[in-house]
Amino acid sequence: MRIDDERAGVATGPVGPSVAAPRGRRGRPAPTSKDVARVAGVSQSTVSYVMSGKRPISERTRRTVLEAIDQLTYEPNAGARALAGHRTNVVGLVVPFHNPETASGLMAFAEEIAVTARGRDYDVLMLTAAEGPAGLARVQRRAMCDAVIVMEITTDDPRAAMARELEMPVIFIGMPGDRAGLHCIDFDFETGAELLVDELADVGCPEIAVLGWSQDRVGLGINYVPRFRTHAQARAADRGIALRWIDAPHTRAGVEGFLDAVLGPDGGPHPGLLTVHSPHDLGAALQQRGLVPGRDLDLVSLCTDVEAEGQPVPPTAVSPQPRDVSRLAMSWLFDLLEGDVPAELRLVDARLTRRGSVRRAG
Amino acid sequence: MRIDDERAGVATGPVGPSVAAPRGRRGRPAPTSKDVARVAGVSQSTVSYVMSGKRPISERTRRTVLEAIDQLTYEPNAGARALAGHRTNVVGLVVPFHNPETASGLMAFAEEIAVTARGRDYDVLMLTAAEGPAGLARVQRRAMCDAVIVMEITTDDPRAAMARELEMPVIFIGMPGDRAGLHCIDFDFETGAELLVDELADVGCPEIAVLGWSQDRVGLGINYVPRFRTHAQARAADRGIALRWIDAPHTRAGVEGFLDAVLGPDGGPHPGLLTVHSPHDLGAALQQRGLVPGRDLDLVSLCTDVEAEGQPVPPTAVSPQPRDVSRLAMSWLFDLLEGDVPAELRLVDARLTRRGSVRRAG
DNA sequence: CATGATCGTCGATGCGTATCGACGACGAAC
DNA sequence: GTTCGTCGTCGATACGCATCGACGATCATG
Repeated sequence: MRIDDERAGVATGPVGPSVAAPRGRRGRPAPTSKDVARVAGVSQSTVSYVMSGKRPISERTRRTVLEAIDQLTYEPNAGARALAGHRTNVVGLVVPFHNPETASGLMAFAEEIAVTARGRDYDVLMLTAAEGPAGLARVQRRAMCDAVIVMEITTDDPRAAMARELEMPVIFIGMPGDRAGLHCIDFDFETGAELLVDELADVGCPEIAVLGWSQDRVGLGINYVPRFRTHAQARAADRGIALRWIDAPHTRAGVEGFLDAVLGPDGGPHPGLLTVHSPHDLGAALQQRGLVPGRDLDLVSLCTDVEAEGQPVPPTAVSPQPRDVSRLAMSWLFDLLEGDVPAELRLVDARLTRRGSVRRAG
Repeated sequence: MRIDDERAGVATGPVGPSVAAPRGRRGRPAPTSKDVARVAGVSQSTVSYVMSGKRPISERTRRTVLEAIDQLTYEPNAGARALAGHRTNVVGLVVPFHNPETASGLMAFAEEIAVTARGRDYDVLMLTAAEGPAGLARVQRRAMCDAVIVMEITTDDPRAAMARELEMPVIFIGMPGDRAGLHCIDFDFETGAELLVDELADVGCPEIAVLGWSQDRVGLGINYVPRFRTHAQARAADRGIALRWIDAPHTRAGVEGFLDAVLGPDGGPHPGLLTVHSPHDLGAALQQRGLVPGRDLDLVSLCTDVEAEGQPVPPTAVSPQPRDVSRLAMSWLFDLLEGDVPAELRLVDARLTRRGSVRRAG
């Protein structure tokens, strides 16, 4: 009663408690579940049960409470909820900020994760890879999130051991050498490598030249680098064709060096080209030499569909599907939050999309 | 006593409470400040005061407590801290996920913000621009962060009105049309435009051709787009030279169209070129036409130093300084968290770096 | 009409920390 | 040897929510 009167005394703006905000600069504090209970004429616990649905509530009470929530634009306090409920509704995302090359790929991952999270009323805490394993321990001990997603796993990743110790679900995008006890999800780079090699082998390329990753990147020990390479080489051997692998940055200078090294004499046959990034600079360098993929030589690439279709000559390619991988990671994560799911490796299927950069019969 | 005995009974691993974890899968719950107090032989409040320094503590007690903290690897529970202390030690970052073009720039912003935040024991909550103004209201009411940084502000940004209502500090990177009452920080695109135009005018270019932003981007209403353009045009007018502005994507097709439109006849004088992104594809297109910036024509660019130096012919450029802007934003943000600071606009100085893509005398 | 059983709601308690008031110890001033 | 002030510490409380046990009401069953 008294409080309702005070409430009425607040002349402007939406209804809300009228006591001064503790640290507010110009407003009233956010309404609490107690405020909602008062407005709805029920107890605070009833408000809580309406929101969680963990006990039966009559339709009439339910509606009254929901109306009060709506009227006050009530939102539960995150800290209090975490403290009492032992869950934060936050997932941590460890972002590898080094290497600006893959920035656009990372953004695709991050966006998909953020959007999927919001779809289930989760938020995303952005952690940097620079904190290493200690960062994982920290968010756990501080109870800042319910689960973590870690990207850009190296073969000998120190975070693997930490992940095994943690009491919260951890999902690795990528995989370390020893993945026992870990939940890993990754793109099927093995099959991707085979599809790309096959595509070139099928049209009779006598030789394949691969423009691989830059030395920096190889040095980081990212797991999929050797995985892709090993399988590409094995498949080429199976098909009985030579494969030349050259690691170089995909910059203008890098691709020129690569082409100088692998292109045959003018008029002679060229090897089939395979690039592990979008053939952006490579395409330009080829164009300058008067060579058009699909006409003068064969080119395939490991790059996203967006990247491929942005090229003057869109390459036949295998996409590492960043969005599919994130989506799958999140759906797995939510399963983990609801109950134990055995640790395993999940691979996202590799598929090849033909775009005419390879000279196929017919 | 009894509890200490239980503690001693835990045979393996670091010392910690031995009761079962509420949701733990295999471990003990994180130690609390009470545990620390018990180990140090002081009260819980003393532990709190040691950590915050808000009351004098004797050196002896201080050390005992710090040792206990260390021994238990104690970290304060974030939810409880937020609930009791009315501060979360989290800053929200609203990331504009659309447009993959600027992904690498965004990553630079985000990384700098994350690193700076961690330097003061803050974390970063990643919010998507898709939530719009409601997202800001949400994190405020849920008390999920102490302040927010919003990127990619449009001239008519609906988040401006919301920011004025919020009780927590909001920093805009960029600025809306009406910035009354808002804390805005931005790069000085106006001066940047003038520097670039001057550089071309100084070497006697009779005309300037600008490769602007893609239509998509212009349509978004990002504030710096018209700001840059207006000032470039005004400066050119002041200098008495013609300026031709063409908006097009900086793809291969886009730059070809641009060059077709603006390049003079072979052998004739070429206009000075100004690009608002790194001249990546433009450089390739020029090279193909046998034109080298700094030899056959003059080229300046609005792009980061990293982008510039990755080019075959690094362009003389003005960098929008993403890292400086983020760093400044964070330092301002921390000031705001400690006390009121008047709303204003802060501009990061524009500077031109010469790299030889302009034919200067001498 | 007595007896359970189920449904819907309430009051009380705990989560882990920050903070306030209180209080003992100790030194300085008288 | 009192008295006052400061320093260092403690106990108690509040923060906002989730959850547990209890309890009155309603309804079907015997």
